[in-house]
Amino acid sequence: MEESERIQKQKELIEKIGRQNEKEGYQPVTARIMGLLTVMDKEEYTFEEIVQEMQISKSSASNALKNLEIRGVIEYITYPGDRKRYFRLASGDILEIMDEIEKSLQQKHCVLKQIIELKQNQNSRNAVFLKSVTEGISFFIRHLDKLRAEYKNK
Amino acid sequence: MEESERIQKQKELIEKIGRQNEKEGYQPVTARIMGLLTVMDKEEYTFEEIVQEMQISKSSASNALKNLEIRGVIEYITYPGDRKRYFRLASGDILEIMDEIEKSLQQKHCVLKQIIELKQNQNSRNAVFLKSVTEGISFFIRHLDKLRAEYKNK
DNA sequence: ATAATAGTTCTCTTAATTGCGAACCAAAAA
DNA sequence: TTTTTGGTTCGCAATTAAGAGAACTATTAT
Repeated sequence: MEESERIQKQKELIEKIGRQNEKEGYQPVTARIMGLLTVMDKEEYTFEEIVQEMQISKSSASNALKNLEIRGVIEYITYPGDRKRYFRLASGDILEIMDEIEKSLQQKHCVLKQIIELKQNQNSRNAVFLKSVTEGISFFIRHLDKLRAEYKNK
Repeated sequence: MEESERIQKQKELIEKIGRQNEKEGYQPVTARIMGLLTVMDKEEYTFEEIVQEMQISKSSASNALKNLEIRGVIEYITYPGDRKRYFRLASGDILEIMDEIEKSLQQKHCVLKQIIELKQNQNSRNAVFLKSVTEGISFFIRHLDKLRAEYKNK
């Protein structure tokens, strides 16, 4: 693949990742900055470079970067004798990501239990269905722990 | 628990589920209809009943219900000699839900592979990190199949 | 044939979100 | 002390999305 073609494809991926992340609740500019910091060969951008690269205002950049940092998606580092911040992707590991998944499952499990508890007829169609889903989630969570252990010593 | 208190708690749950589903990309009214059809003791609502119950316009109801049906969240049934549709929660089983999860993971996996492929330096910080995530996802998908089998004959 | 029922579609308004620009602030440099 | 650099914050403008209402359609009942 030619150099220029590769760069072109990277830019397209930024856009694609941008749209994907918008669906996960990030706003357009924020989602695309995530893409930038993920796909480009340059992996550390200063505030000003991001403003330039994305053609956005300083305020948009400021807000987007703050948001991404709070969410733990990116981080910044500084170099001695240089006041600028260098933003880059935060590299949390997979075990942390699994924790996130488990937490969100726990939450769903909890809500489902509440719904079932409030059902008048415990044998109604929905009650039965929701119970089976709840059970399935429990099963999954139990095995997630095992999976995690297995992955760790691999 | 008293009857009235139980009903009250159900209404609150609808609201809670509504907010939760909004985060998954559903719009307010749509998310709350999901809640209604999930938590209430009455588990089949006609179009008109939903309009009444939720205090929304017919157009909102129509669009929301269409959306939920397309996404496979709800379904409707009819009774002979009755032109009305009776909407209720669709009871897909847990194995289908697992399929959904797997599909979305496959998608993420695919995008990650594309990003890595386009990296100039395969040993850069991000390339290495993204490879580890990709590997983690692969690992997970492989074990999902096993899990599914295990769940099936349980 | 006409009227009523059960919903759909289209257009418009309102409300919410997004991002910009200008003013501002703190730290470092001149 | 003043200026420059590297951002942040605030208020506004533009865009986008959500939902309402009215007109419309298809099926059934009269």
